[in-house]
Amino acid sequence: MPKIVDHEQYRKELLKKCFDLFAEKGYGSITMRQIAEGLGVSTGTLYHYFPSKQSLFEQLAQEICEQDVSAALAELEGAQTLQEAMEALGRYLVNNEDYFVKWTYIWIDFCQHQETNVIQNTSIFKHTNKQYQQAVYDFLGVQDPVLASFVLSFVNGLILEKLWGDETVDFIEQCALLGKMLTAYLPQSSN
Amino acid sequence: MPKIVDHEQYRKELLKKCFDLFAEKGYGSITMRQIAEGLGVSTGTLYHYFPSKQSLFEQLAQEICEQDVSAALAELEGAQTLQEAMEALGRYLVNNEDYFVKWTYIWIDFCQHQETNVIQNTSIFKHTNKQYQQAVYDFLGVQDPVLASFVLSFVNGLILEKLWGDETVDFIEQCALLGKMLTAYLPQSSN
Amino acid sequence: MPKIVDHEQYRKELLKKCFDLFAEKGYGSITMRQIAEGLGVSTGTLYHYFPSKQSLFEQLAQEICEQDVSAALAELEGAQTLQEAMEALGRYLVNNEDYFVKWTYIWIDFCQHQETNVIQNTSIFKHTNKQYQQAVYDFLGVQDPVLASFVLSFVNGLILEKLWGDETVDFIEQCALLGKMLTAYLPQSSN
Amino acid sequence: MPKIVDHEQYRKELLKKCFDLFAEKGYGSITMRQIAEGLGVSTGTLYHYFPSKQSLFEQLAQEICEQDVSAALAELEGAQTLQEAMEALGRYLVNNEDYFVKWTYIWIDFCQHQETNVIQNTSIFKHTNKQYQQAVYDFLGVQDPVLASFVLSFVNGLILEKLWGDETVDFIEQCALLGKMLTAYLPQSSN
DNA sequence: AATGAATGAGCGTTCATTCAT
DNA sequence: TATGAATGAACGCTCATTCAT
Repeated sequence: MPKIVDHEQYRKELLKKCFDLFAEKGYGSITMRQIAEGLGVSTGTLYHYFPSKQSLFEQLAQEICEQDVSAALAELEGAQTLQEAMEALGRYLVNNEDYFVKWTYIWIDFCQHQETNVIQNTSIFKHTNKQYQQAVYDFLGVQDPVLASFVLSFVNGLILEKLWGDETVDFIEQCALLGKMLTAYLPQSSN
Repeated sequence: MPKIVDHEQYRKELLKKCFDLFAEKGYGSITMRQIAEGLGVSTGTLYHYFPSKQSLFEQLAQEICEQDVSAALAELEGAQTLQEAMEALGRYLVNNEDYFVKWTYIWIDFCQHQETNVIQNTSIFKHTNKQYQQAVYDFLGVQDPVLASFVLSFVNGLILEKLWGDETVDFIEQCALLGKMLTAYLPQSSN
Repeated sequence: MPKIVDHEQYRKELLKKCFDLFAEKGYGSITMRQIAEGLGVSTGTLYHYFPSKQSLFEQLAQEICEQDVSAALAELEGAQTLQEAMEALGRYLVNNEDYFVKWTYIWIDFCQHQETNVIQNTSIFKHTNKQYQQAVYDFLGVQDPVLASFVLSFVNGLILEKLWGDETVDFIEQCALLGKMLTAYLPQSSN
Repeated sequence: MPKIVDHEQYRKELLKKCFDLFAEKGYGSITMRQIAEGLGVSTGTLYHYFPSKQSLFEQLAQEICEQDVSAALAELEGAQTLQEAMEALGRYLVNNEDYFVKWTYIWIDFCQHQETNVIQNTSIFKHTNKQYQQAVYDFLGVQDPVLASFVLSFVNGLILEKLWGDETVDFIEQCALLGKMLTAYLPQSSN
């Protein structure tokens, strides 16, 4: 089945290149023509590999999410204390600020273009959400889902501030503060 | 004598009705025709009161922000301790969840439709941002801008989770947790 | 009939102010709202005095044409020779260049907005055309309609060049040349 | 392989058909929908070949001007005297009266729809203007720019008269008169 | 597999005109 | 007489998608 291998491989190549294209203009604003042009193919070819703009995005989201989670966990492991872990998280966010802001931007933009009540039903949405949550559980080493949600919300909120153009927010400072608060709240914890 | 219409008053009435219309579909997806239809007027009349879709939104944002801030501060005052304040915040968020989610949705959507570098320059954006920040300062009764940003990010992150359709996040639980963490972190504080 | 007098008088006042308004933007581009605003009245009032945009223009054209012709003849009379008359014409055109260019602009613009086959039937059009032609006859003191058409075409052509933004055309130079050519062609003539 | 269409060739075909469409209604009055309909394509297809209405016109103007100039010079060459040349010009104008009137009509209409101060800067305008002027120089065989402007203004004025619906102007008569005047004014000239 | 020409409903916006007051 | 709110068809233009080649 050499044909299929080529097809799949080419599809993934195209997918990777799509991230920056979406990031430049957002899901809603970039046109399929522009994506095709950016990929160096025709619109016909683009539709040969992806049945619709929405499907293209969902496949991209799947791909991104998988890479994201494993990369983050790899980079963040090794911290001995919660404080250290939070500081590592801060550095990680700062180092990849552009990436996270872009991705959050694209993701929100995609959501805007779905019917509100459809979001939850979209399998891609449920799926990636779970993956991110699981990653936070792993990172914290804590089973508490409330705490996990807390951290996830906090991180998303931080990125949202940046997305809104608030330059005064400092990821490192904020994560350090979170570390102190967590340490004060969970004195026994040593991650 | 023109038709008996108080231009300003009617404009504000239309503005109020616009909130739900924007909330239903988002800034980018709703059309001026749909807004006009929802208001029960013609597109011509809509443009008689508002020079453009963007201006309509900005006027709405201004109006909403002013109501928001004063309403929130009124409802949240009276807490004796940080923990109580956070519990009040949680209840306030729950009680107005729909409203906050909608408004955050609309607001983000509007931002997506601006040129990224234009957002910060837009006076409406700067203005409302400052108003919200000041409100958080007042609420916390703390001068620490890092702490204030922390709380603001956290709240925005919570709303964002809801916007994404995550039903597992519980505002009350989350705010209570924030209260405990703040109390642990600031043991001297009694707000 | 005091009412009618007031009405007529006010109508003429409005009419006069309209020239500059049309000249600023052209017949096709200026809106009735803008005209009303420029006149300091409401659109309703504007329509009270003029049944339509086209009618407003036609009344203006009538008014302008009458003023034009008498003013021009008054200013140009007194020349002893054809050469002198042409030099006077050149100075007259230069002195009123803005006015003629504007008026030609408005007039052409109005024609564009009529159905082509309607132009000739429009009484206003026929009427003003004849008035201008008669003025040229009077000015040249020559019965030759071919010569009269020649001069009229030439003058209109000059103004058209200016309208197109050709700064290299010099009315005085051109009229002097016309004078020399006419003198050479009609050696016996002394106007 | 795409559909069998030579993009450039088809574009030029569409362009040619556009002349009559513009001529029927003028630049400002014809709509892109009407042009598309007249061409037998959808608006989408029209925009596939031309990025905007203005660009469509400018491309048409370029094309027309080039054809015009070479055709005119070819037809007018061979006259032995100025008088003959002018008579040839008269016949040429008569033979193509419809065409010149239409083209002048379209061209003026286009100018009305540009900002006045933009006209001169528009490269298409400068370019075609120069081409027409050079053609007049060649035709007259005279270096005198004043004389050249004279003839150009006169011809434009003639066409303008026709555009205004003045049926009494006779191109042949007028050009013959111009020939006589030129001959009287430049007795030594034999073209 | 790959192309790009073609579609057409729909966008934000405009404006001459009408009419209730 | 005078007002200005109200209309709605029409404008230039866009873009996800289809399909003949």
